[in-house]
Amino acid sequence: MVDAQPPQPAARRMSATERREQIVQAATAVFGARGYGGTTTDDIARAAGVSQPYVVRLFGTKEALFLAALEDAVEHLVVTFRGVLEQEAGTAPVDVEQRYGTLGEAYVELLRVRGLHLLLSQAFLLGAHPVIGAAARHGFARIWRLLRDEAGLSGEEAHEFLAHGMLINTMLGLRVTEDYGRDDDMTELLDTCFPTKIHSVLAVAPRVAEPW
Amino acid sequence: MVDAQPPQPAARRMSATERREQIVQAATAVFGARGYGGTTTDDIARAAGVSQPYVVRLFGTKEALFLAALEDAVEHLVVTFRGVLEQEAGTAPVDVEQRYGTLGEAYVELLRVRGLHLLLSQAFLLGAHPVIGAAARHGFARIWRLLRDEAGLSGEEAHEFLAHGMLINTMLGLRVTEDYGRDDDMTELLDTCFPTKIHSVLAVAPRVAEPW
DNA sequence: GTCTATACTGAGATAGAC
DNA sequence: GTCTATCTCAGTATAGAC
Repeated sequence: MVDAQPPQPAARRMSATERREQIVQAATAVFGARGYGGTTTDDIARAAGVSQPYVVRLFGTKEALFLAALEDAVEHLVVTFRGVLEQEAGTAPVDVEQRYGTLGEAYVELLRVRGLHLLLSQAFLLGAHPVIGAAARHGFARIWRLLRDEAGLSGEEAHEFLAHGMLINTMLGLRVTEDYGRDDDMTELLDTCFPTKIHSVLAVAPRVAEPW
Repeated sequence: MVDAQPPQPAARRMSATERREQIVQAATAVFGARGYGGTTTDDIARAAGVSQPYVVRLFGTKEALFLAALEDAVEHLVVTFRGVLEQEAGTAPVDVEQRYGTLGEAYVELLRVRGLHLLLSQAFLLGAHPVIGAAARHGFARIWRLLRDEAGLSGEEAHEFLAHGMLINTMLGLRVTEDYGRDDDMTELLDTCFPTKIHSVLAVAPRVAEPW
């Protein structure tokens, strides 16, 4: 019998804020992949490289941690979209159709933030939860308003935009990216969903350390 | 102090098949509302009016029960869509655009099956799960093929159809239906999502016995 | 066909040391 | 700022009676 595990290489001491960010990132990835109920504070602790009691210590409860991750994801999305809009405001005038496209690209680029899309979708399915549900509706409403008021999309356009976004999230959640090139149906579907960006999507397709 | 609970009105004895169906229905509603990890076999047992050990007895494991509910939901959807297609095949010829609309209406009608849409969405987010993930991809592929091969939609059309379906599911998951008429943004969004069917949607909007 | 009692495990949270 | 040890309850699953 060998000793269980040599003490981890003593993860560097950080400021509480740094750690919080790190843990929120881990939480986003894991909650996104397994859902709220399917995720353990210990899973997240591991993914962040800290002890389980410590993540509870920093956030109080698992629920509070989820809310923090949700807030963070929505904020990240909003900031990114605003960045796109401001940048366009600076250059030559663009029509709405074009802006719609740029926002879509930004949405795909956000795949680099591990778990962001899936965390949002997970939250959006939890509307019946007394606390998370309210936060999720609020976050969704922020996005809807951003599209309407700041991006200047019509109701119809915003509706279309969201619909495609939700289908993208579904593809990600299903992990059909793993079937690309192997299953003909799913390959076709992915090509239709991401006519131009398919390869960059595949490159950053979500993946989280296993063990269920 | 009164006695805890008078023995339930001795729920009638049923055939195993009847019970299975009843439990699958309950499972669909509860899993749909709380997700796989957030649902207890006991929640389902209660919703079905039987004891917790009995649902385990009938299905073996919680996972098996989820798979049964998923199977059932996909089957239900497929059968319903086929019904629509066959019915149209019998009458005057219809163009694809019209069929697209009929399928959409059928999808909304399926709201009467409590939890069906949400159970599917929950499953679709669990692609990383070794067992459920595979089943979810398989179910989704069935639907995609149905739209392409049996309904005769083009890749683009099927893509659009699914996108709108996923947004509908998101609205249901968020329970924004509860905000209809109270929150202006959400009211507008719902009106855009369900231009004609909004009231029938509200009438059968998902709702499951609370306690989280 | 269905229940009660219960064994067992996993996971959120707390106490307190370093 | 971060860990180890641990309490405690909830939840799946089993045994066995009716």
